[in-house]
Amino acid sequence: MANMKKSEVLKIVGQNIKRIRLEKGLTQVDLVGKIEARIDTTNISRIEKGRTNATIHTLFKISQALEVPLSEICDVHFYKSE
Amino acid sequence: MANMKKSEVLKIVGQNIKRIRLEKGLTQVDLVGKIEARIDTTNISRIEKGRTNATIHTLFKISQALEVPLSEICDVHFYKSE
DNA sequence: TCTTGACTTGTCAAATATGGCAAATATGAA
DNA sequence: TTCATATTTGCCATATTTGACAAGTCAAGA
Repeated sequence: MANMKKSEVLKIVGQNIKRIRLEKGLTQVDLVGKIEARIDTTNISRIEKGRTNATIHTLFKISQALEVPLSEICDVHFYKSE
Repeated sequence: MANMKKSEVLKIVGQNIKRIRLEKGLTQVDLVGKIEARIDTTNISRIEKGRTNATIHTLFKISQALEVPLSEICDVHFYKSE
């Protein structure tokens, strides 16, 4: 997909996080409770909604709390130039 | 890996990018030339060296230019809590 | 209705990513 | 060495993420 908009990428990543979180039966509060570093539900919510362009380290912390590889959160399907 | 430091994650992501870029026979200048949005080698260098905690959208743009899935760039092996 | 829990949104300050340019530092070839 | 190319680094200004807290929304029950 040649021109995937920024907002689309962020939305897909956010949906991935939310989907995995729900599959694990976790609330946002549960999730932040599992993260060692400080993060609160404000940011989880913004990331899940695709309103924020999170840094890789923040996503990594989330992936650790969800016990999945970072690459699973970053599974954005359309990467080809055409 | 319980406590992977921020700097380690950034380094691995940066190494992934550099490795893929070299496999494709691209210089940093080639790479930025393939990116539609504005990016210059300053940032590529900083990201490849792990000196900057890039946002997911920046990494996505790089993955598009490299013609690999974002998840390949984000392949950080240690994700388990233990 | 009222309450509770889960999530969203607004605002703020501090930290930092980004883009841009210039200079410094490799690296390799002639 | 000299030259050219590639990469790294420093600095600056701007934009945005992040963390924090408060307030608002929403749904499900009692």
